[in-house]
Amino acid sequence: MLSKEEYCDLLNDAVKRGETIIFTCKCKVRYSGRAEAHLETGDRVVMIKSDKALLVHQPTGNNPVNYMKGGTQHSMSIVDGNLLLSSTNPEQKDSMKINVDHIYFFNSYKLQDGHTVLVKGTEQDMSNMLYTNPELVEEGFKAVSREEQTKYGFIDVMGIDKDGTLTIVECKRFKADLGAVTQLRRYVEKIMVSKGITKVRGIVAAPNITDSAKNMLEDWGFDYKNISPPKFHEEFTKNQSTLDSFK
Amino acid sequence: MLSKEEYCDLLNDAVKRGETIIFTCKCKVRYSGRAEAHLETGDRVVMIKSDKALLVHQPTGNNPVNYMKGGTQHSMSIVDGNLLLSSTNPEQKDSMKINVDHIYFFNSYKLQDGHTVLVKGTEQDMSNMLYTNPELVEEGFKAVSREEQTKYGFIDVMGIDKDGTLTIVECKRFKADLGAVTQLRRYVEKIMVSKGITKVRGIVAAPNITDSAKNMLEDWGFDYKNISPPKFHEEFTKNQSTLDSFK
DNA sequence: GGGGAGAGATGCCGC
DNA sequence: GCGGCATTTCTCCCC
Repeated sequence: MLSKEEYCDLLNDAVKRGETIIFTCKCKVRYSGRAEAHLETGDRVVMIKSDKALLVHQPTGNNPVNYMKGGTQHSMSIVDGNLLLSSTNPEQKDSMKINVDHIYFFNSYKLQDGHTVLVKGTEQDMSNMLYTNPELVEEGFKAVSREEQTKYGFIDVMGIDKDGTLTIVECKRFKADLGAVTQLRRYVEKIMVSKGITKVRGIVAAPNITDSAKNMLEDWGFDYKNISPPKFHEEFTKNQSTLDSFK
Repeated sequence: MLSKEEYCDLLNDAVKRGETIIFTCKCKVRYSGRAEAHLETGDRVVMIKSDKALLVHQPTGNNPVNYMKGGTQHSMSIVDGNLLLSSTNPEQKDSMKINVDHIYFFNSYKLQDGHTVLVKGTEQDMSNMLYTNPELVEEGFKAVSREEQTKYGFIDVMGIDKDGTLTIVECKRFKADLGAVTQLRRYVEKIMVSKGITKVRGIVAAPNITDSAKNMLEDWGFDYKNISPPKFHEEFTKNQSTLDSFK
């Protein structure tokens, strides 16, 4: 059990050394910046990373309940006899104050990590798949470009259908919603104007679509094609099959 | 320094007791489910919360590099002489495996937190502000409804302008983009059809707007009104003024 | 549970 | 830096 002064030194020194700091505590949190946030007293996990990002986690939930971005300045001090972690980020124009009632445990360690995560099965993987295998979109479809950055937006796949009509494909990796349709509509409208043609087809490619999105698609004469991104639930399905075989 | 067997017992027992578990380690991570993710060996912070959510954090960055949602089953075991944390969530149809090379520190504690965070300055606060003070939108504007859930969408503020024209206001708390304009456009179109009227005004209210969104607004005959949500950077500005007065 | 939309969204990439 | 957009988005709210 350390004294409050010792906790101040521990934390401030660890921050200076660029260590990753973790402590669990009973605390109260206030945030002010892009909004105002108040969190009354309770048990939380507080983490200060080596890039000076600050995370406050409750005992449940995926996301931090409060946070500051990297590049924040942190200082722990004793105010009115209690521990106060004061954090400020001039760039973000925000600040946080954590009143700490009690620290359950405290640890800091210099962590080294040079790797970035590699994710497969993204929307980009999906548009690449359709570009490489245009027959998946529809028979006779020929892909012309993929992931094209135009000034009207970011077109996933563009190509020519079997009748020679310019066709824009908007991919969604899960469920297409109204936003997907308005996105497609924007591209089709802009391409018609910029190329001076009156007929451009639009296709939403996704494993699923909401009813209202389907309705809006039909209102606008667009098509829906049921296509899943690669690798979707692949491992789980494989393992389930394996497990099932033991039943 | 504990043995691998002891770490297995520590973790599995802590999971059973619903404690919040935190350890830092050198590890390799694989995730399979809504996508496939691979992360090569490095130092990370691993957290298992009392709701059985799993977070893997790198020493930098706001977000977890890998995660599983609450309700996941966790089990640490020794495979080929090495620690393996195996996590599966049947509902989400996903799984994660963390190969642990070395544990730097391990801690678990029963955390209690009954509070939820209170945030002020949201888009809803903004639409409430405009509803209560309709003159902020424009002189002579009368608000009729706010936060109205219609079958055509979720309209922030609806009212009548000084000429008696039905007017829809779409609020954005930061910067309005193309999506904000297409949203407004959808509401205006649907209201025109449902009410059988040809003139409905649309206004985007935000502290900022992108150039292309401004262009699209003008193309569609909509208006932009520069309004900030309440509490935006309020505390920081106040403190800056205080600090400035000492210069 | 599905659908729609906000979030203190974050993060990535391209211009 | 801005802009457009995906995200293993997450979360809330309403139907």
